[in-house]
Amino acid sequence: MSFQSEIVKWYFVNKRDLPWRETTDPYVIWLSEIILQQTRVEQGLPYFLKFLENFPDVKAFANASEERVLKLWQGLGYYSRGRNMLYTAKYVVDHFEGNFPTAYQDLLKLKGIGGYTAAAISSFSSNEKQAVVDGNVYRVLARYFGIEEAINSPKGQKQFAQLAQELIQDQEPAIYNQAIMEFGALHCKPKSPLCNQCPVQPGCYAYQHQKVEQLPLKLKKVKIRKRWFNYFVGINDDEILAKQRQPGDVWQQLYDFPLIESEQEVTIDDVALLAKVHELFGKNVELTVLESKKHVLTHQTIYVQFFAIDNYIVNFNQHTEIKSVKLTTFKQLPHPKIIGDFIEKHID
DNA sequence: AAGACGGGGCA
DNA sequence: TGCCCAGTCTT
Repeated sequence: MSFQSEIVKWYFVNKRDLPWRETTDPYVIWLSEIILQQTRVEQGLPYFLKFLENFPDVKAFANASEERVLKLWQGLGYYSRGRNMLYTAKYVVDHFEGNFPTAYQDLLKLKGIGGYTAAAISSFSSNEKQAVVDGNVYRVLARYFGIEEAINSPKGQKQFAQLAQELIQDQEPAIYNQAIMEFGALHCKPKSPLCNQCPVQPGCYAYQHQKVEQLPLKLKKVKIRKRWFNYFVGINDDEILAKQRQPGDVWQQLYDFPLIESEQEVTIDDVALLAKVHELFGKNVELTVLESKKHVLTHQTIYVQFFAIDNYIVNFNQHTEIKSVKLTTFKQLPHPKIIGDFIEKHID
């Protein structure tokens, strides 16, 4: 039996029941695929259900505010996915009369949809013969076929894409695509793959050559930047100082607090810090340390300190990025995870 | 071609 | 810790 047949056979026995597998609605599939980009099924599932409930169709999505979308997205990360979805929902309403496209070439033009997602939506919704190549597929193919080209080099990506497309030729696209991804996720896992009970073990290059742990090959990891964020929490009556994060940095468009970033860890009596604090909040401001935390992201580690401030004055004309908003309003805004956690813990 | 972009789970 | 996750966009 062929590699593909074995994978499909395995799939029918072992597949999970996942809600987006019950539909061919391209809008619903789009929702699931964007949410699942770089995201585990277990992490994305509750968000998928929440989004579908709030936005049952693409028109409902298109009518949402960016703030509402980002609030629903809060905690999931890679927030540009949410912003791009809103843009694309509007685009589909305006240019496709609200009918979400199913053709690979049409999908590829939409913001937030790349090769993987276009292949996924087109194959799942209309059975178009486009092979998905995600992290799971890279791993399965690299191991089984013994491909030593790096999965993140242009050359490697081309090679994997071509092989994947050859393999899907005589298959049912929707089922085969689901099958190979599911096989990678549950069986041919990154760590501790289940080789001893693998249906394609006899033909597996990596297994036969003891290279399971080495494949797939991935080039260089990026250096992780260290940053120090000093946040100032100012509450006066029922209002709080809020700041919206700007483009060009992490968490853009989300709301946090007035922030002084430093080049290293600072204490409450640091002269340089105090100078900036006085400039922002006036000479009479009083500081109290509330909490310190380490926030680890893929590309940077952020050491976060929260200070409470009292007796402060803010020149809102000079610092236009800072606003004073009602506490109830503030809580409804979208926040980075670490800010959302802080609010839940410290602000009633 | 390389970096940026979140957050969580696992060994 | 380091690596990976149903990747895409920007520089």
